[in-house]
Amino acid sequence: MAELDKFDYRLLELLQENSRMTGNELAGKVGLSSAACLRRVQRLRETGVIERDVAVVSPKVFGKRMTVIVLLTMERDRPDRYMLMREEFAKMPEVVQCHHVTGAHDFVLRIQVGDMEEYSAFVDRVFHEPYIKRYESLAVLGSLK
Amino acid sequence: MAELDKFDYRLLELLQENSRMTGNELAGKVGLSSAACLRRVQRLRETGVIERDVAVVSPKVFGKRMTVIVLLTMERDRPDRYMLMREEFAKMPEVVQCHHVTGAHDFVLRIQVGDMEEYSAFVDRVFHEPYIKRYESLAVLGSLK
DNA sequence: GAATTTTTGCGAAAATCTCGCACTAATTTG
DNA sequence: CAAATTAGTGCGAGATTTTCGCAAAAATTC
Repeated sequence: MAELDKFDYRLLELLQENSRMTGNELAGKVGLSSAACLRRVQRLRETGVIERDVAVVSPKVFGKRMTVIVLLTMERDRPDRYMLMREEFAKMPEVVQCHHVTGAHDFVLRIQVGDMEEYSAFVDRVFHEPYIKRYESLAVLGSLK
Repeated sequence: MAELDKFDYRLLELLQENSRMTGNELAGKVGLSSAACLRRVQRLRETGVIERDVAVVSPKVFGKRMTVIVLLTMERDRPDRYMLMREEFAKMPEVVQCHHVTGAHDFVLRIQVGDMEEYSAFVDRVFHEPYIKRYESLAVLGSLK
């Protein structure tokens, strides 16, 4: 993809906020015609600048009421496990996000489950492995954004 | 909102993956007519089950290359600060996510910045406050999802 | 099991997006 | 620095998609 100009950045800003804006709405805020906006957005999608569009579903209503952040530390002698772990995590529906980080911990996970019981089962199933040294669970009381 | 049935759940599943699916595409996967699907989706939006639709922009191309997770601990004697902090965080573009958690820390933040310099400036500006006791920065090496 | 309410599919109308075209602005080339 | 090329624009027609009214079917209530 070539360079992004100020129009592209403005469009990205707007679409990150609300991807259902129409061409006319975009035009009004960006200062280009509807067609020009949509053409640019189309290009942003084709070139991968916009990776995808997703609906943000309220976890409350959806039934996944509980969010837990987990700080995961692995045994130092098993770096080969990292890639495997990541692939495993990617498959688990409870794992909404997974960051591989520097510092005292190795992974930061965001977990969505229905309740404590479900979380407990998840922990038993996933974290009680020999190559996992330690995990710290932080229950989320409330979130922004 | 009343109860969600299996059709609603299927629609949510699909739209969480790709919110740009047309009525016909949804119909094919869900087993209802295009109109019925779109009506249901419309209702899911109106009732807040679908909170919003967003474009996922590649952080690389967008120029925000660096993600940092911050574990924030506040002074125990300033619980009044919590709400204020949350509101402040909500306004900061660098703060992509903010969770208020239990445990040794109070907040887990996800920060998106261009580079270390920008992050450093952010830290200076935001975290050097008397009511912030401690912060731990975890640079993200890689992420899934 | 009849009455009521909700949801469906169909299809027309409205809204939105896509694309060709002629034109303008910006960039490259000689 | 002007000519030539390229990239991007607005307009508007055509295609696609969504919205909505309606009658029928399904589900719920009494």
